[in-house]
Amino acid sequence: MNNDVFRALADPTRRAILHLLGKGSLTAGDIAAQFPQSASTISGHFAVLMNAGLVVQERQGQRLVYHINMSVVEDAVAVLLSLVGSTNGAQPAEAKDAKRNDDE
Amino acid sequence: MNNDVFRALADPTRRAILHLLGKGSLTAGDIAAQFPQSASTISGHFAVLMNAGLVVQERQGQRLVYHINMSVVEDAVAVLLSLVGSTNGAQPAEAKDAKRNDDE
DNA sequence: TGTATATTTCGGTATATGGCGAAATACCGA
DNA sequence: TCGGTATTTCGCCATATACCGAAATATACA
Repeated sequence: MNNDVFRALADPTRRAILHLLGKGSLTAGDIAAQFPQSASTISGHFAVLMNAGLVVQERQGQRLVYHINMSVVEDAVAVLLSLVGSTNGAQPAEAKDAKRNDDE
Repeated sequence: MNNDVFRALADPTRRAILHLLGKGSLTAGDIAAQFPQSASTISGHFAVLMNAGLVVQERQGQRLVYHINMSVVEDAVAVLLSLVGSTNGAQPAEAKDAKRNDDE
């Protein structure tokens, strides 16, 4: 389900990986080199991203090249927009400047 | 940060809550009534959604009415789109019909 | 075939998460 | 102020997740 997609997107390292791949495909090693975690940990993140369909891997000799699968990201966007979809502006006055612990 | 937003979105129950709120604001009780989990569990989900800024609560007498905060959902959409942003179509041939364990 | 390189898989650990019921809190109406 | 309704907060437990280093696998090349 697309639940796997949202779960995959929940981790900041995985979003960072997607961000890199959004700029161009890269090998597992090149990606891993940009993060403080061990290669095995990053490999685990690849597995989650693959399982969600967010990335695709392609072997090039000794190395594995990862590519982003844009359509799946776009599907997630569509789901989010559909949440908001049915117009409901009925926010109370306080909602304008509502407490956004968000930025912590 | 917006990490809280993506984590909040990772849970299917919370997305379902947002889906309901997208159609109109509801009281905590009315929402809880639509899920199999206990009221306290659903309340926990509200706390996560609030902390992410995805919803806002307003007291109306004995009850708490929850409202969706559309702008935060839209911010998340923007982040996702920015991941894909920088055009990179360089998918290998196999990517077309790539294995999407997604739909399990 | 044997060695080096790239990457994943495995086993383990610590922490986070989602679930529950019971108790606490907030508000209403008598 | 007291009892009732609505909702959250508080332990508590089970499972999931992120992380690591070591071992296994895959490919290249001499």
